[in-house]
Amino acid sequence: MATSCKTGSRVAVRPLSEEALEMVARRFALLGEPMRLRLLHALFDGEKSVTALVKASGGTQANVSRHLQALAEAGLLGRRKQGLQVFYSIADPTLFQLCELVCGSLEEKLARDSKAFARTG
Amino acid sequence: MATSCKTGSRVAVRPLSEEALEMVARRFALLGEPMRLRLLHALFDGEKSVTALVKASGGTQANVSRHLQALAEAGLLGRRKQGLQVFYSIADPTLFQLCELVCGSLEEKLARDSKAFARTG
DNA sequence: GCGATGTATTACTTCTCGCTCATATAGTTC
DNA sequence: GAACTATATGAGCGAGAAGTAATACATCGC
Repeated sequence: MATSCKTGSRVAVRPLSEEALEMVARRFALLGEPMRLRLLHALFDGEKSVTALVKASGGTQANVSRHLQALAEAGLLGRRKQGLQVFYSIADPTLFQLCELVCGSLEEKLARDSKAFARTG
Repeated sequence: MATSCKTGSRVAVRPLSEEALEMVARRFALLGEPMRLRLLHALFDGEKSVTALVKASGGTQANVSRHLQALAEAGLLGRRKQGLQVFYSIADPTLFQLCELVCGSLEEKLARDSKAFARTG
């Protein structure tokens, strides 16, 4: 199966197969919608039912359900059916690290930008 | 400025402001297109000119230029103009870690899926 | 200045995707 | 089984983004 992207050190990066590349892109794209991020964020402190997520996110039931399904199909969320309700939960622990990485990077960038602005203005 | 998403331990997740959430989403969305990933991947082993990236990615010059600009505006790429050519380079080191995280997660998922398939089939 | 090369930009088309409304399905209660 | 609740799904609309072709802009060598 394809080549991986071991880039830990300064070693040469393996050529990503087109297939693998699209899988990576698809995963990032899944995280690229505010509504889905809202849902994931709401799930960061534990599993929740669809109804609870509808309330937490402020979206419509149909829309929330669709997004949850997309995230679950990608393996990012787990699905547990109990009676009438369906509970979703974070299934991929890397989501926490991904959020932390991006948030950290953005904070740094904002700090740099505001500093540069103060210096320039 | 907004709340950050410290989720390292099991501590409660701060509510992300709508503004911050959209910034995070935008960053993920930038990584959610195969062509942009191709460009980033090509840049993983050092800065390259636009022409070099056009060749490496197989895209048209106009399209590559646009994507590079988008990535640079987001602070992910650096831009260095030297004579006629413009050289782009990775400006955000978290890109390596992001790639590694996602690739690793995908590999795990694929391994699980294939194992499950073998067990089921 | 002129042609040539490298990069950016504009205008346009196409297509994906998120959203919503309405409806269908599943499960509970009586 | 009927009424009710929770979730999923189908169809259609509209916004936004990617791709392309043509052109503009910048910089070099002569």
